[in-house]
Amino acid sequence: MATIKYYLREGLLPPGQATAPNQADYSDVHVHRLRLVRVLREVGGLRIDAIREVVRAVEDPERSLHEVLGVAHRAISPGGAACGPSELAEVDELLAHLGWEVSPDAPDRHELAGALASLRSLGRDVDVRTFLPYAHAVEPLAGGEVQSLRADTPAEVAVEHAVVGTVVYGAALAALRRLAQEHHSGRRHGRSRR
Amino acid sequence: MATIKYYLREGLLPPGQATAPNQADYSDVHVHRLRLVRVLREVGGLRIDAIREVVRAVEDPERSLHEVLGVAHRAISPGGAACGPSELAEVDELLAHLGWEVSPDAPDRHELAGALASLRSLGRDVDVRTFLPYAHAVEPLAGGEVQSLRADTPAEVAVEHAVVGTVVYGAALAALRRLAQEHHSGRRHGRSRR
DNA sequence: CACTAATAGATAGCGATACTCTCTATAGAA
DNA sequence: TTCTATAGAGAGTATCGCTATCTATTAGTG
Repeated sequence: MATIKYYLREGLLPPGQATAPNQADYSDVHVHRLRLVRVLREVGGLRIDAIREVVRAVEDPERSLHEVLGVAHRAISPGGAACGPSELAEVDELLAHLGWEVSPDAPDRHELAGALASLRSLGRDVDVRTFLPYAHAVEPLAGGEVQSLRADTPAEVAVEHAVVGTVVYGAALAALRRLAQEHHSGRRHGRSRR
Repeated sequence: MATIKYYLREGLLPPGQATAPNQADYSDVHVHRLRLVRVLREVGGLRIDAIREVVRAVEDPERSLHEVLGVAHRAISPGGAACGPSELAEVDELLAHLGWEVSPDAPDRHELAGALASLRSLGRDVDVRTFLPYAHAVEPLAGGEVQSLRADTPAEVAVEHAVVGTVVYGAALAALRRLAQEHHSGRRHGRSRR
């Protein structure tokens, strides 16, 4: 309840239709928006200002689906790890090899380069090509997700669909990977010490 | 610098070999550990107390590889979203269908069920089977990662390998998926408004 | 119509987290 | 000797995401 007021103040929820100085009507659009905010916060772990960016984009009818997806990606990408210019070049090389065309200011390029740099800083001699199987694994998934965004659906619906898909299926994918790891790990290293 | 002192205080780094009341020697083991902590923090986004759990597990020679992986999973899983018992049952059904055997207290079961519940709270009529392609996509990746953990390597090396792999490749996978999304999105919805 | 409980809107406060700064005593360098 | 640097410990700080309080008004109940 106090949280809802806070969200209203922060511009995550649109103000209700004011019927009196101390009364406002909230439709089911509002409660849906609240659910969206909660999902982005709890499942996606997005920060309040990132969520604000996302809902602004969702509300803006002038934005293309592609642009809104970019906003969502920017909001999700933590962008924590530093990377040298060489790693970034290697990532671009990988993307070129895959034939993936992405915006030059996509934060995920840095994210991926940061992962590469991190592995190397810990003494691992990894090539960018180590990521190839990962790229091939997610490519059809991403393709399917984008394909499911039919252009003939109402703008707001499609845009929310894109954002939610990115965030929620991302969380699901990460969880599934860890579950698969645990399954395989249990089979291999199950009861044995070391 | 001040951060290193803080990490020492928090038990993320082992104290240096004290040579005098105001002097201590730090070996390359220490700087490697520091790099590990920074990677877990920046790339993995782990919290300080979660990192402490992880390094404790890494240091403990009594832990099996499988156990340490469990600690890492517990540290990573945000565990934010709530899920009803029905979603959890559906997730278990999915895991049974896949033949994946995981610990009953694996937090990722709840994570996945939370994703499912979130989609439904936003009005989507999704079945657990929606996640099947995702499971099939990550299964070989997770298998490869676990397989790369040779049991004949020194304990500390293997254990760190497991933790770093889970965290860093997880970040890389998420970034790659978003890059793939952007690529596909650009092809389909590129310049068109809506 | 009176009275109670609730609500909008605004402001201030709180608890957790991850640092960052200061202080003191001592040690190595010039 | 003097100047700078460091270990160790404690207090202080910035940010984030709420949460509690306060005031004016108003809907609902008897």
